[in-house]
Amino acid sequence: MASTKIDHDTGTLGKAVAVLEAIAVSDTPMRFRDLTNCIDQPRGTLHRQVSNLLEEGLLEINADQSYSLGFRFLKFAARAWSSNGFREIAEPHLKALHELTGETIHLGILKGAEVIYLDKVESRQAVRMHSQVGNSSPCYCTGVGKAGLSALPNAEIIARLSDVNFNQFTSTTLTSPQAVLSEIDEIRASGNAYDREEHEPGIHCIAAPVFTEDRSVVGGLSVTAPCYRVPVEKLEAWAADVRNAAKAIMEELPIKMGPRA
Amino acid sequence: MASTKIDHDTGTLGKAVAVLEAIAVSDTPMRFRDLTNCIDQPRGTLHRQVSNLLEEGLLEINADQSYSLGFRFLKFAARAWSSNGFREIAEPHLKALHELTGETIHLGILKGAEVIYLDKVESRQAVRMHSQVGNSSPCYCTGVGKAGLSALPNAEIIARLSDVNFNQFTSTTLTSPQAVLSEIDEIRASGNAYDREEHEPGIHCIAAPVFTEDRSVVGGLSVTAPCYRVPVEKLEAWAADVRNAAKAIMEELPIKMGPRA
DNA sequence: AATGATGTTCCATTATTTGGAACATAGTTG
DNA sequence: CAACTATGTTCCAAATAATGGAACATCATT
Repeated sequence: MASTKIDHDTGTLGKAVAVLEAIAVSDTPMRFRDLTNCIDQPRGTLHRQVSNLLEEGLLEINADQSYSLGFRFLKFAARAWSSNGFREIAEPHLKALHELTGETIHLGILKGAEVIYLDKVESRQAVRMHSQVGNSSPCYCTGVGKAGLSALPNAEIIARLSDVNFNQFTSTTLTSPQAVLSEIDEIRASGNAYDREEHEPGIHCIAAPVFTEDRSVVGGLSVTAPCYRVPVEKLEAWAADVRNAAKAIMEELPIKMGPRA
Repeated sequence: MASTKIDHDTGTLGKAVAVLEAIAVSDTPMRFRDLTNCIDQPRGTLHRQVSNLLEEGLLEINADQSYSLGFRFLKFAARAWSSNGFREIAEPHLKALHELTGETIHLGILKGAEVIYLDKVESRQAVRMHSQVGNSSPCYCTGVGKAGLSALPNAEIIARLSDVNFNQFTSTTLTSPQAVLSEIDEIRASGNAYDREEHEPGIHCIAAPVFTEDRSVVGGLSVTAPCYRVPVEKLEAWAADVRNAAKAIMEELPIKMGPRA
């Protein structure tokens, strides 16, 4: 329910996107009334904005008068998804790693100090593109994030972490740029980053960095598992496999990752 | 390359979406220059629109100065995809039907007189979510479309077809509401609709309707195949399987399809 | 150094968005 | 059933944001 109230001065567009965001993020069906509560605009105004979004096919109204993201997004989704060269190249390697480990595999890239998840391979999941995909997490408390950072020069890491509000999610969360930096050396030496229950209690992971030669795309992949079922030793046993998967992906990457490489 | 120039009078929003659409649809990387060619707005104006989209995270600019859909878009797209209850319920059944037939399976819903494709299961396709997904076709010349129509009362069918511009894609394309209606009876009787090379020469399909009890969501699924490889007799042999898949999906559908059923 | 192509900024004019209030439509309760 | 309340929809003068043309900047090429 925590809404990020940043004032992009993108005028009309920003407000339209805020509506979409509110509907996308909500776990419960949003009717018009619910929107008026969380959007803070006069009813008349909001109504027209929603109408426009409906007309453009970006929103849809359901039988129960709740809104959901429109079919127009499906089209865009299909395009964005299938034309993301990075994701596409990585996919078979993610699947292979999943076969090997039986655990959840994540692929993510760094945007500033955030990790954006591009793909996920999960066990019992017939459906691809799970909720996590497209979402973001801070880089300082995730395996993929720290792995990605390790591919950047220290100065760049400091720059990216300087404006970050460190949130102590668990007792092991790193809470300062210095703490992150000191781990980065180990990651560079070993080629693997760990998330030791730093984001969610009971969940840990092992990751490895994936990046283009020119560092225009920097990210990583990870094997994530619940601690109760998978001990650290088992994660460590997968270290080389994770690195190899990352290496295999990088060998297929073009130097410059264009939009549809 | 054919762009649909419909003038939704959604003001600013419509123009922004037009830019997104141009970038999403293009098969080649779009730089700023390319946008000015296909958008028909003064450079200054277009530049600001793009800037706003960039700031909102809906667009991204690549190292080679080309644009692609931004991570914010991935988020929305992923939500729209995974929260589409209809698609989600249908997916395993589509896969099963694909296993059985070895041919391409489509899932689509009717919006007015258009079929919007929600999902597709294809053979050699490691990647799901192909280009076709999210696109639309006329209902009068597709199996899914005619199947969907058959679930509606005749009056509704006539209403939906009344404003349609019938386009004779092939020699077998139905080109009038009457022609469609007269086929509808057969479809209702048999439970299957055929596309007999009515949209594309050399391609035919067999479909069955899928719909909610209250007809708030009406669509269908189909097995599509090239004529040279799959004769009509083979399609007919799958008739019961297609109907059964449709039936199985409908049994899982809630009466009212909420946004995240 | 000059040229042309592409990308960016600026600002008076123009057109769109805004917000409040009035209207409409359920749904609820005394 | 009538009065009431919550919700959804429409309207229009006032406020605001988008427009477009031209000037400026940047870059590659000759």
